[in-house]
Amino acid sequence: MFVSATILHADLDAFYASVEQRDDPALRGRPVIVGGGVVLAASYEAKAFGVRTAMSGGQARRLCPGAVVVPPRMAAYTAASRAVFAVFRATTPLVEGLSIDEAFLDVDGLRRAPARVAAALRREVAEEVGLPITVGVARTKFLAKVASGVAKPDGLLVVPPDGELDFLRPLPVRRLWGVGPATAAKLARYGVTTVGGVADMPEATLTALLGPGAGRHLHALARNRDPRPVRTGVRRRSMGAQRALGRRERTPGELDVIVVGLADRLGGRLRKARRVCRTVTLRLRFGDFARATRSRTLSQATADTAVILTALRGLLAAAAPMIAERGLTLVGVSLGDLHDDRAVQLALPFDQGRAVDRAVDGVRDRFGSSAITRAVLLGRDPGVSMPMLPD
DNA sequence: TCTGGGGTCCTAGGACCC
DNA sequence: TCTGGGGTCCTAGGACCC
Repeated sequence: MFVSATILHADLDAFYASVEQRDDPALRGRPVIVGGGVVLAASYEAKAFGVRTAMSGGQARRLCPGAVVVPPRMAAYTAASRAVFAVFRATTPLVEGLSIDEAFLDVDGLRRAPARVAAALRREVAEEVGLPITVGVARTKFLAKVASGVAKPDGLLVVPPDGELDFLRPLPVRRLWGVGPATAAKLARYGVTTVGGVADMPEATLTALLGPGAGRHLHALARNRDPRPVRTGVRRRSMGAQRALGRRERTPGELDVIVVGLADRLGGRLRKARRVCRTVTLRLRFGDFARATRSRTLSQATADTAVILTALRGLLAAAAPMIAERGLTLVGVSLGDLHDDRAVQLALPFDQGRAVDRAVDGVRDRFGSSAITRAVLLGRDPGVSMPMLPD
């Protein structure tokens, strides 16, 4: 089936660093690094010296001694992001945000040449928000994203429908969405380094190598099959916070204080977002960089800091021997299985399976397919718990 | 490259239920 | 009573992305 769609992938260039250069003219044209301990963002002037995101601050300064290092101003980046997304939404209502600085836009219904829409979008972001942005244009999400990556910085690239395979096949496998260092190494052992090489592998070989999910996904992308539509209204599925501890030993008391702080922060964010969580996860990283997670699913979703903290303390106590033995360097908390806090409980007789099905269908009809997050039988208790969105 | 902080999705085994 | 198949949930880990 031929799917007609024109998708833009809009991606702000060196986002945090560009905001800093916009707000302080003295930084323009100079190498700028955001974040001291670790590089959160580097301007293109700094990237020219080899500075990269996630690099340690010390190494970045060695590579580029002339760089100006500035502390992050998250509030400024959040405000800039909101302004940019407002420009996106003025272009089309079909906007799917991927992160603070990038989004897909479906501009198929606009009846204007996509290249002109993309050029106008870049101009408006520059004029109204004062930031450079790169836009990739293609028939599918994947091609649009690859196109923006190739066109960076401050660029625009259109992949015409009749030039897709020529564009795609010579690209290195790392350009495929979902191929990181581990997958690239596995493919290299088969002598496969390009997207075309992946496309020429039988799907069965790929799934045997990478598992059914990743195998099918890569096979489809490499053969230029990407039917995923631009989706609006995607909600976050988890919320987390973490803190690096460095090498210094922490007493159990100090560790508890840190965990209390993380739980408090997350509880506040959860309530502000009007969400509740059901799974609490403790993340640990040790001296040898090994990681471990310990999680606990609650019987009832909550946004109560005290409940979250109790679960965390239980997980922490269970992990205490591991921590004592290996030395903790990072502790994190993740709250998952998020629901809307207005979810209600609907009680139905225990043996009325069909009634439950009908009730679920009814709610989906009225509120959309995402309204029902979970429907469970409550053990011997004659009832059904069915969180849903009332309006 | 010696390491942040925020996320997403997939896999696999065991428990449990019908 | 035994056996099997199918499904969901929970937990832990892994890979990947910005």
